[in-house]
Amino acid sequence: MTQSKIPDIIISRLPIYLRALRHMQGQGKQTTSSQELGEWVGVSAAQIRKDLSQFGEFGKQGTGYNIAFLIKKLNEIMHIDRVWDVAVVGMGDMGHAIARYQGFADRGFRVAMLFDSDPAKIGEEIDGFVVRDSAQMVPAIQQAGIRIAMLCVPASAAQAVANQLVQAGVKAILNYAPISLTVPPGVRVQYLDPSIGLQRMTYYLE
Amino acid sequence: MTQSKIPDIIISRLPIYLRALRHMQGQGKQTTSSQELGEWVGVSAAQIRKDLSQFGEFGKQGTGYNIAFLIKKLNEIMHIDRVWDVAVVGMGDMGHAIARYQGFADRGFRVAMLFDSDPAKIGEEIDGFVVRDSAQMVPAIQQAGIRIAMLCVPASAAQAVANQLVQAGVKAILNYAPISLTVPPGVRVQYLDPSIGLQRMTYYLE
DNA sequence: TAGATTGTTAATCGATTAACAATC
DNA sequence: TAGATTGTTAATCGATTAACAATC
Repeated sequence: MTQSKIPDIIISRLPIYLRALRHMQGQGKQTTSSQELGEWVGVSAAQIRKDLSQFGEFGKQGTGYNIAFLIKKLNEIMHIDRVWDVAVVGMGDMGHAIARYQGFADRGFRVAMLFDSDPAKIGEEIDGFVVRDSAQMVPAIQQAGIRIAMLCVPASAAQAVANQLVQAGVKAILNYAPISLTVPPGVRVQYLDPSIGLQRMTYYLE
Repeated sequence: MTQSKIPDIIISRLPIYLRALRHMQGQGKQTTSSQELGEWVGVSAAQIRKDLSQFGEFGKQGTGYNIAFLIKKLNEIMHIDRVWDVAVVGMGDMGHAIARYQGFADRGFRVAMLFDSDPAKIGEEIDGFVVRDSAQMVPAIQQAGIRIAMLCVPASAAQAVANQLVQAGVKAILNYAPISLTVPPGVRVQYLDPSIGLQRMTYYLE
């Protein structure tokens, strides 16, 4: 066995490291250390080194990490050394904002299909893409081989749509709907419910 | 010492439990068990019981938890047995969507102020609120006593705006900008960068 | 009552940190 | 070289799970 299972919690930190590294690169820096990177992202230097060491030896004693090289390696590790097509379902305000979001382009993703079930929205053009009828969603996603979807429908519809996405072959769902989804093994969900984010902080406010 | 420090990781799960309980309540259920709730949210029954036991004894042997009662208790624990005013900064597509989002109303939050620095947006009315000039943000938030903000500005402006928010007395920031923020102790940040969410899943896709 | 389920304890498991030899 | 910083090991710390007496 050449590679034992990497803990999920380590995987979940890698995108944060990558984001920080690209920020540093944007500032013209060539090199960083586990110390500096850790301070930037709020993680101990030891943890940075431990996390990265799961995948190889990317640094040099005495000098630290070459930023461009580490970015390249992290892109490969996280499988974003390519462009993933993403389908967006639900063209309400949030779906709209996501469809027009400019931040995906240089981070490994491309919004490739938009869906809604509302006849008033079907056919609408958003950022060069025409909103398609959800009724054609499953075959369309299947045929395009899309594996990632962003779910922006109301909570009441979210589980049913998620089921369809799974049926269409989607393996990763970014869920904006305020509801826990049940999906089969092998399908991943990340949650972005803004109320949950807020409620995680109010405990600490008097 | 009557109450030792509750781990952050437990606090972070409570909103998920609450959301599931409200879902069950909406389905007309009166009672649930740690088993059932755990299955719904993807957490072990033992963990549900352990988490809740940090705050009191809310269940009954043999019958489980009264849903309405547990919801009430969780609301109190999480300090959302009130309505928190929230300021939204940055009225791009995302800020717009957030300002118009209907999901905060019954979850303890109210969007109370909107800000942007773009003259083209200042004065615009969104959902009954007029977009104010960011230049007046610090005194306005201070005077209103707002403690929670949602940050929807571009990454390049996010840290500077966060500094202003801190200066204005904000203690909790929900950050949509794709950048790690540095804030003083006592200020909390939750991150909702969609690319991070997607990148946390691509590792598992071949 | 009998069955179900809690709250809690102890055991296990996993993640983080501290420390340091290796080495650039 | 001397100073800095890595990758890794062992120790510590914390979180999760299993099990069960208590009891509704």
